[in-house]
Amino acid sequence: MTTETPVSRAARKKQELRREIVETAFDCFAERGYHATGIADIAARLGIGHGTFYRYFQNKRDIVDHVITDLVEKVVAALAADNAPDAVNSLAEYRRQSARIGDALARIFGGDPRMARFLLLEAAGIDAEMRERVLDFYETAAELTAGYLHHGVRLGYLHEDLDVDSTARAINGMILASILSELRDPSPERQAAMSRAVRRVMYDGIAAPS
Amino acid sequence: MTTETPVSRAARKKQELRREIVETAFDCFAERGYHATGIADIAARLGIGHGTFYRYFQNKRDIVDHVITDLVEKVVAALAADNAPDAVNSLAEYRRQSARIGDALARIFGGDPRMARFLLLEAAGIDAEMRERVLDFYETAAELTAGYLHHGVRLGYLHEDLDVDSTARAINGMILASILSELRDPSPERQAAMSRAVRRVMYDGIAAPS
Amino acid sequence: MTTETPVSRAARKKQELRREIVETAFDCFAERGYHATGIADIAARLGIGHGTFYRYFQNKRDIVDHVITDLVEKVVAALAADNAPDAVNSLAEYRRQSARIGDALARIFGGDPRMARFLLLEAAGIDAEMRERVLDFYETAAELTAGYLHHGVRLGYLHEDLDVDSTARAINGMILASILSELRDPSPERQAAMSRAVRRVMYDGIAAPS
Amino acid sequence: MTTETPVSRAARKKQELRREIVETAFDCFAERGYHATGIADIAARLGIGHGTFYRYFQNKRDIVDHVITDLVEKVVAALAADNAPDAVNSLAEYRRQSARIGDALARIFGGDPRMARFLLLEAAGIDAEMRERVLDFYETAAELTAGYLHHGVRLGYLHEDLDVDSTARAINGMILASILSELRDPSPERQAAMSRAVRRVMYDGIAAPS
DNA sequence: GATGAATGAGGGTTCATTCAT
DNA sequence: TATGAATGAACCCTCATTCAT
Repeated sequence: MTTETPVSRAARKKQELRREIVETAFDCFAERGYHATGIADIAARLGIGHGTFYRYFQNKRDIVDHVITDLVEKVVAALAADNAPDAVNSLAEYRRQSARIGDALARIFGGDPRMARFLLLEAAGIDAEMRERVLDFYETAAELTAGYLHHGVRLGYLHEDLDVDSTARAINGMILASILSELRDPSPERQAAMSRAVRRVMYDGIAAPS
Repeated sequence: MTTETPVSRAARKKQELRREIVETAFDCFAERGYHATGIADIAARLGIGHGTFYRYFQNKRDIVDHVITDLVEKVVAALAADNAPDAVNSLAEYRRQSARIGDALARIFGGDPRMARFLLLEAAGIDAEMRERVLDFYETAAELTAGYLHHGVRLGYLHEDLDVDSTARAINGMILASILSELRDPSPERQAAMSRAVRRVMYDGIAAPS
Repeated sequence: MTTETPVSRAARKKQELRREIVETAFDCFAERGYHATGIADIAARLGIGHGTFYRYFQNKRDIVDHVITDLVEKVVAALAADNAPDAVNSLAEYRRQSARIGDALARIFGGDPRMARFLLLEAAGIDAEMRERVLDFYETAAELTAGYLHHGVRLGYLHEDLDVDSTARAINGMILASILSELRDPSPERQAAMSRAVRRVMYDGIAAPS
Repeated sequence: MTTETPVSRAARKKQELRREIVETAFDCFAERGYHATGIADIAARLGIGHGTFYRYFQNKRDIVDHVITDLVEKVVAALAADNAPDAVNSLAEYRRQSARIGDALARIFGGDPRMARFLLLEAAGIDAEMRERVLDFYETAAELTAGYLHHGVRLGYLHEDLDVDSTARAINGMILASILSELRDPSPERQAAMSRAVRRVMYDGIAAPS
């Protein structure tokens, strides 16, 4: 028997449209690029007047900020789910966890190549501020990864003298390379191969056993 | 006593201006971004009429292609110099070679952060075609790196069952991360730390010795 | 024990809001100008929905007409009060009366410089129709002044061959100049000086006694 | 045998178009008002592309500033011509001079009623800055008139205790009234009557000889 | 009656490109 | 060959007005 006041219903509808605009804007930006997309394109695809757009977002620059926020949140949420750094007690468990994380990333970025294209390739070219946001994102990701490494060092299953911060960046670089490679060859085989290679390098390096 | 016909002198001058335009275009693109840069800006900075620009390049899109070509060539040239894959015969030599390559990259990208900013962050956002060119560049770089790995596998100082292609991408990802991290913190210390971390992961991985 | 039907009470409230809208519209127009003021600004300042505005006035153009009507009425009312043209019987009395009228004008326009700004400077620029209304206002004022002059001529304390109509306009021009000068320098001293100068020119002219 | 370099010819043509744009802008503003006039209207009437407009003026606000400057200059030039304040030595000469000035004003404003309409009625409503410019113009005019009065006081043909500054404003107010009255009734008779009335008030006042 | 969400006409402005000189 | 004046497509954004709730 959940009743709803007319006011809250209207508010909900407003939120819904807001979300739809963000999603449609992402669609447009991903398809034709930020600069080639007009506000009118977004509005037309949604079937709303383009003046309506401006009731929900300040201007074109505003919407792309929200699109990016959305994407970053999705990525971070997917990574954080069931993957607490301190839920791991051994190298074997860490291997399993990193495989899970790799799967999650594959699911997110593999499921919609437009995400990687826009977040990792397009966005930084929008303007200087957005470039910094993208670099911020990399920074955040590095801190996340560093958390895992730190835990491993403390528990002794990772090199005790690991430069946690720099190594985290290096590992994230490999993950980035995976995602980028997927843009060219989205086949599951290639993805599996990349994933294996990354983990192999990550844990054991490339040097042959002496 | 090398003389030059007036014709060839004029041709040389034309080539010179062409090059100057490419360089100045890069300056502008790197400073304000591709979309925020007008043809008039480039021409004004060069002190030429902006109509003249169109005598050297088809259109705005044309010039950025040449700028990218220029940058890619510079990077590839710097990497190839004195670093033939088959000049190495042992892991120790490879370590030294990869250190040299790292230094070369640091010199190129560290010397002018605009290069990394434009080639790695801005360019892919220009349009779909340019995005593919950037991905091509990554691909070429992967092939380059794969050459080194292949040689190492053949000579036995790298894991014999290495997935050369995927591993090359992974390693390049770490290099990419190095360069990106430099954009945020260009201090030599951070760069040295990143370089060390990359090579450590690359050769030995992060796992503690069992 | 005056009772009021609900109907008339509602009607009275409507009239009250109507008046408030006109006043608030004047506030906005005077502060930011007609063109820079949006209906939403007026409504927001009143704390009503901007749709409500259209239940009281046809459109934006409609409200400014009412604002002007309001202002003109205020000015005319202030001038007419206790200043009947035929209440005067001599030059001395006319001098006193014109001083009183000057004071009344000073009170109205000096009390709120926005009135002069809007009615005398802004309004005529709104559109052709409003320009004519402003000129109508000047015309009405000229007729008013002419009434006083006519009376003076008839009673003999003003030049018998006075071109009443044209002279009325000329005098009103001096008054207009007074009000405009107040916009730049609202000090009482300047106003008093202007008032004295106007009356001196008006009665005696500037020529030195021969 | 005046030859002209191609450069200077082009420069002259540019100046010419610049002037034409100012004139056409004035035409449009005077006919339909500043706010109702679009840049496209001005360009279309001139038969040029509307982008061309922006090669000559920064923006819409810029052009109206030039239009006003133009008008003010025309008025000031017409007033200053052959009417130096110190060229007068007696009241009779001053009367003749002020008649000449009146004629000059009549020629300027009477010749093109749009000038008065735009400068005196429209302009001040454009925005706060323009309003101040119009008030500046009145101020300048007051100083001009004050110069004449000052001279008359010094030579003794005007009241020795004249408040020169305030009186100048008052007189200018009468002139303003003349010009405004012309907008409603442009007949030469009315203008002549106004002119006579102004001068009569100015020199002798309205009071009957005691 | 009151509201404010939706609308789209309209206008200012930019800038890549052309072409006559 | 170099130039820069001219052009107009394109686009962002505002805001008066309507109308369903």
